[in-house]
Amino acid sequence: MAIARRRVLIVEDDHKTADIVRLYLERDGYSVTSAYDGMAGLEAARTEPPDLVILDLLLPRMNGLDVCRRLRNECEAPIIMLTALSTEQDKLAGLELGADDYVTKPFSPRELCARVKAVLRRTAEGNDAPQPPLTYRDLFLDQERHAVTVGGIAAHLTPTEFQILAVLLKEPGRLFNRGQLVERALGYDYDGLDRTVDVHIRNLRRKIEPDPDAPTYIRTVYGIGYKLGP
Amino acid sequence: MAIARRRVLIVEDDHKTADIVRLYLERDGYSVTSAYDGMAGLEAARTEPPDLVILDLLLPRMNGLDVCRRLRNECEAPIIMLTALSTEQDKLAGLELGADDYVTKPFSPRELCARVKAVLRRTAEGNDAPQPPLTYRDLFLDQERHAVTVGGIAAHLTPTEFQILAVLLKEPGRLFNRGQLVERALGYDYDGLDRTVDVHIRNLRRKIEPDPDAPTYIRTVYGIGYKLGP
DNA sequence: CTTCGGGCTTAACAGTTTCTTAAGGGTTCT
DNA sequence: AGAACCCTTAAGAAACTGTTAAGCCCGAAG
Repeated sequence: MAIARRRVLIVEDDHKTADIVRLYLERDGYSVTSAYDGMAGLEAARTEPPDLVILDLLLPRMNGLDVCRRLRNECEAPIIMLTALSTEQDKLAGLELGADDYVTKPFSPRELCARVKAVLRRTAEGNDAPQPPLTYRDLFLDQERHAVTVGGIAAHLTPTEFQILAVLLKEPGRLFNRGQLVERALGYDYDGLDRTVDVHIRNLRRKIEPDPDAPTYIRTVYGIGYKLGP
Repeated sequence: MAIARRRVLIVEDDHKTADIVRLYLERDGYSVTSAYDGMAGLEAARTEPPDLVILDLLLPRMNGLDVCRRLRNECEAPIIMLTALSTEQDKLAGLELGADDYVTKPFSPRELCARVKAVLRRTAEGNDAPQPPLTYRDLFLDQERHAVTVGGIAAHLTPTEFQILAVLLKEPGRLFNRGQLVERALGYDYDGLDRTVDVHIRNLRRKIEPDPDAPTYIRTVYGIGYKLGP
């Protein structure tokens, strides 16, 4: 699994429209949540922070612009406005509130998908801060180069192993239970067993521990999970 | 030593739009000056030479195209045209006068920021001292001549192959996923499949790898993307 | 105007790597 | 000792890449 699927939240009172959009987005590999009024939209954004929000302007129970404003305060996700209104006024109002793009109805689902993709790419590119390599004792992990060495010797890790090690390495000594590891390394929408982590840990140990039977880097904490170091 | 902040000049008669743009650009770390008509724009460009100009086409006191023409004569700064007009005609007129990019209203501020960034990146490369050729081991790539040699032997690359290789060569060892490669080599508004990169990589390997079946220059990182060298 | 050719994109398939699952055996805790 | 938990293994499932070839677009040539 390369990268966790992006989560898109649709806030749109017309179920039919919402369903069509969902269909297209899911076909493009996104994980989609729908909300059918403004309040529900905010609610959903809180419980499951999305990577992007598609927001209808005309909503029951709370105006789209208000939702937009509050979303802006509460989460980082970019917003694509969706509406039948199409005057310059409305567009400006939306953009001013921080919408990242604006699509007027009727729209083509494919166009919307294209915009979703474009917006996500733009915002992803924004945070290209150089990530410093992580180290712990003899362990060295460079996220930018996707390279791991143990005492100077390169180790070939699979994507999942790499992710898990990175998570542990970011907070040496911190204890993670399996759920936390799964969520951070495999993505929030992973739907497998926690126990899978065990296998990855084992494979990791085989690759980075001098003696996999007496691990010194990745410790097991009985009944809880794993941590790096003492 | 911190690099001086880039200076952006906005020439736009609608204060509201200008303010929004300023907001976003400043958040991205630019130093922003606003001018609200053509004359003022030229004035500002003279007193405080900007690194980039965002120029509305419809302006009081002097047409945007005229401003563009005169700016071109007086300073080096690249220009991004901003306008409600969107016919192919207008676009061509703008680009012919030396605009470096063209955004039609209504536009998303984030998109504009992305374009600003892209244009600055492009021109920073073009304007500065003659760009040193890129090399890695036996690879030699001259961006000005658009020439590539491997161990002294010329390789005939297509434009896309050339771009991809250049991107990789600028940061040897750094891992790029397909999206990043697409964005840097084909442009951020590309709307095709990421997997197209695979084909280009394959063609590249066929041209520059001694043994394309055991690549030594362009490495595949399973589940993520590609990188140059170890 | 038509044809030709290069280059880009897409789709499909095969081959490979990686992930997940389940089960048995070992270990730790109470 | 009993119960809960962890490790190991191996096989099937899933995901990913390499490769090929066909179609499309565009500009150049006839």
